[in-house]
Formats: sequence, C-alpha cells, structure tokens
Amino acid sequence: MPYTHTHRILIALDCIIFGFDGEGLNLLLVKRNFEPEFGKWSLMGGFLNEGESLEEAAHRIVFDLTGLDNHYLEQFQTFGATTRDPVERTVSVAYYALVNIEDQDMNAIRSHNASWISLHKKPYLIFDHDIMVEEALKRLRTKAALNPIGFELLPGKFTIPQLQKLYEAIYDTKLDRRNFSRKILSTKLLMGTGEKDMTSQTKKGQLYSLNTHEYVRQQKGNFGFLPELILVDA
Amino acid sequence: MPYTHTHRILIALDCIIFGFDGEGLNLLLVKRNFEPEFGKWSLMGGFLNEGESLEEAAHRIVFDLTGLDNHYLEQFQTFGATTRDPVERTVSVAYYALVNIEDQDMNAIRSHNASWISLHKKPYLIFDHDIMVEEALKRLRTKAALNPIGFELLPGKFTIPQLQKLYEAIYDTKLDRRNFSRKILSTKLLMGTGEKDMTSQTKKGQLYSLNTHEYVRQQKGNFGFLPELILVDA
DNA sequence: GCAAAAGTGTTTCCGGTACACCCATGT
DNA sequence: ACATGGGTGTACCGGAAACACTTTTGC
Repeated sequence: MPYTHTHRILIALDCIIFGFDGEGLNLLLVKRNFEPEFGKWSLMGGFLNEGESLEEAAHRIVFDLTGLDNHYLEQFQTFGATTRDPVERTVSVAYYALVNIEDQDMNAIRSHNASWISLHKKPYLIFDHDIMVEEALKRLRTKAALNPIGFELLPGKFTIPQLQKLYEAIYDTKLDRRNFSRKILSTKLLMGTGEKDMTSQTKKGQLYSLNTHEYVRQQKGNFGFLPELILVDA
Repeated sequence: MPYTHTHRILIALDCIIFGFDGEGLNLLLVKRNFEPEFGKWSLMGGFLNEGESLEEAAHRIVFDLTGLDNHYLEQFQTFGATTRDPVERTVSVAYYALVNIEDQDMNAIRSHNASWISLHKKPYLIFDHDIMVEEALKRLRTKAALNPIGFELLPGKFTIPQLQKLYEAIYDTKLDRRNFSRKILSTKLLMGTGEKDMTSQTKKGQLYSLNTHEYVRQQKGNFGFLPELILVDA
C-alpha cells in the first residue's frame, strides 16, 4: 500500500561536465534544439526513470553525451525552488562530472548539439543552471584541495607542469612551479613512466602516470592533498 | 503543457538535528508510533508539499519538532536508491540542523515521541538513516572547520571552555586549552559581556557573546575558522 | 592550604613561500 | 649561443603545537 501523500513530481538530473583543454576549465553545454527554451544554452539533463537510482541516472546522462563510462561523478546539491522550471514543477538533483576531454565520443556530442565552452566565456544558461555551475565549481574547489581528483581531467600520462596548469585553472590563481612539483612528488601518487612529453617545443618534460593503488587509497580519507588551496577565494 | 515523462514520485525530507548538551553531540530522534517500522527509531522526516520549496519543507519539519524558528539548516545530500523505502519509491533530500538544546519546545518534542540521544549511543535507524547521519556528521565537520557555525549549538552567552568542549565533541578529539583560546579570540568573533559563568563550581569563566556583524560576514567566504581541524580523521 | 578550572606567556617546530641556480632541448 | 621551460636546493617566515606559570574560586 503506497503512502497517502499525493504530491508526486518529476525528478530531473542536471550534470555539470568539466573538461580541461590544457589551458582552462571547460564546460560541456547543450544548445537546445527542443522545447522549452529552444535555441538557448543549458546543462545536459534528463529525468529519473523507474527502477533507476540517482547515481545511475546521472551516469547515464553523462555517458549519453560523451560516450565515456569511467568518469568521476559527484552529487553536490538538489534544487527545489517551486518556480525553477516553468513547464512543470520539478526537483533537480545536480551532479558534476570530470572527464578527460581527449577521449570523448565526438559523434555523441554532435548528435546532442553540445559544445565545449570555456568557463570564462560561459553564456547565460536557462532556469537555475547558472547557479548550478557556480555551486559545482565551489564544490570542485573544496574537493580537489582535500582529495586528489584533478587527475580525472587529464590523460593517463601527463607532465607535472600540465597538472599545475590544471590546478591554476581550477583555483584561478598562480602557483610556484618549483614548490608545486615538490609537493606533488611528495604525495607518492605519481610514477615516472620514463617517457618524455614530445609535444613540447623545448625541454621535454617527464611523463607521469598515477600510482593507482595510492590513488584509490587517498580518495577515501581527508589526507589534505593541497590544503592551502582550500582558502583561496576567487 | 506538462512534460511527457511520466515517472513522478514522492519527495521525502529527512532532518538530522544536532544538539549539544555541554559534553557531547546529541541527535533528536523519533521513536515511531506509526507505520511503517512501528516501534523503531528514525530521523524526523516528511514529504514535500505542493507550492513548497525544499528549504521551506525542511524548515517546517524542524520547526514542527522543536518549536525553533531560527536554527541553522543546510542541505547536504539526496538519497535515491530504488529500494531505500520499502513502502513506495521515494527520493529523500537530507538536511542537517543545528539547534540550541536549551530553548526548544518540550511539548512539541514529546508529542512527536522524540528524544535527544547521544551520538555515541545512537540506536539502529530505519531505511538508510544510519548512512544519512554518518554523512551529515562528515559535512558538519568540514563546514565547521571553514566557517564559524558551531555557535548555533550554544546558548547566546557561553565561555570559551564551553566552546572548546563543543569542538572537541564535533571532531572527537582533544584540543589544547591555551592555543584554542588564543585562536578563537584572534577571530574577533567574540565580545566579552563582563558577566561570569555562575554554573561553574570553581573559577568562573568569562561569558562571551557573538559579534553578530563579524559573524554574518565570516559565514560568506572561506576564511578558515579552524582549518587544521579539517584534516582530523575520526 | 589544596584541588580544579580559567587565563597569559614563551619556545619549538614544520609547512608554505620565495627565490637562486642548474639542466635539457630547439632554433 | 641563447631562449624557453623543466627540475633541484636553500633560506625565511608565520601559524600550530607543546609546555610552564599564574589566577580565581570552592572546599
């Protein structure tokens, strides 16, 4: 016997999909070729299906758009203002995802009319999506200072300066090259591959890959990855 | 015209209500005298009503139980496993609240069959409520390290040692009396009232009250209230 | 006087920061 | 040779931690 309460409503999911192009943070946004708000930009979203958990639904939405199956995904806030969707009342559970911008499925992206857009050039988004992006970024900043999740935005092999560029983008700040390198290496999270970064024009930096054992371990507790960054106000 | 998607479901809200009795953290829990799970303990919860935002609904639930109108309230996670409620599928948006245990409405509490229970003696709770409590505590710990919200659990006037006991309870750790005092006073958040704490048996400590101007200001950004605590693992 | 709890001062230590210097590669 | 960018060493500084000492009150 179901509950007697009757106010049953749609559950939406909206995904803030972050990517890193080597210079700055990017968002995967959809130019809507459907109603409502035809022609405007929005986050990628969808509705919760029967027999599907929130986590599964968010995963499905990101997978549909990017073709990527192993992205980092974290729920961060649920939006429930009564007027947030003009069509019909919905409550939206928002997730942010970190994907490696290099191994996405361009066909999936094109078929959804989506594009990567620099965070600094973000257009106005429909509904409460602008606020969602802002909150997602806040959460990403806190999370990335305490846990080593930034790697999710990079290819499997990368140089330390590339990693630094990423953190500078996330916190919109400048970091000292030498201190950053030392700090990262002291975490024991990186393993040298012996290979060199051949894309560089000058000195070819060493390519590192993750020590996956340590990586998984340090996801769990708060080890303080770069705790000083938590106090960066931007 | 509404959306064509049809899976409309109930939105529940569950509230983790924290109180501080001078020694440890307490939870306000309900011994259910209604179905389902009659006789078992659970969090205080309810359903989202038409024309009501999530925030409003959570506020209503805490107010019904405590009679308190000005408590601290923060949404922290939404739970959506398909089997989390055996009666009917629901998605639950969870909030934690900080209340001053002294000025609650005992009648409201009794009429809901609720009790304050020490966090250390928490019974098993129904559904996924045990996980909710665990996650709420994690969030409270992170939040209280970065923003001065602990005061919400104390009376309007309190001594620095009382405040210290509170933080020791939140982080389940011991702090140095002298360093704590200096740190707190350096924030300029406290104003001496000139009064003494007459409940103490020995030396009567000075009673402080909040500098509300500074307090509101420091809620906004990340000033790092006691940032070293963010790395306490418990 | 003595015990218990509040309040003040000082020293040490460590992590973050700043900066000087060396190395590797392409032109 | 020189410009560009990766990599290592060292000195300093500020905040956290550790600790000694004094003050207030009840018994």
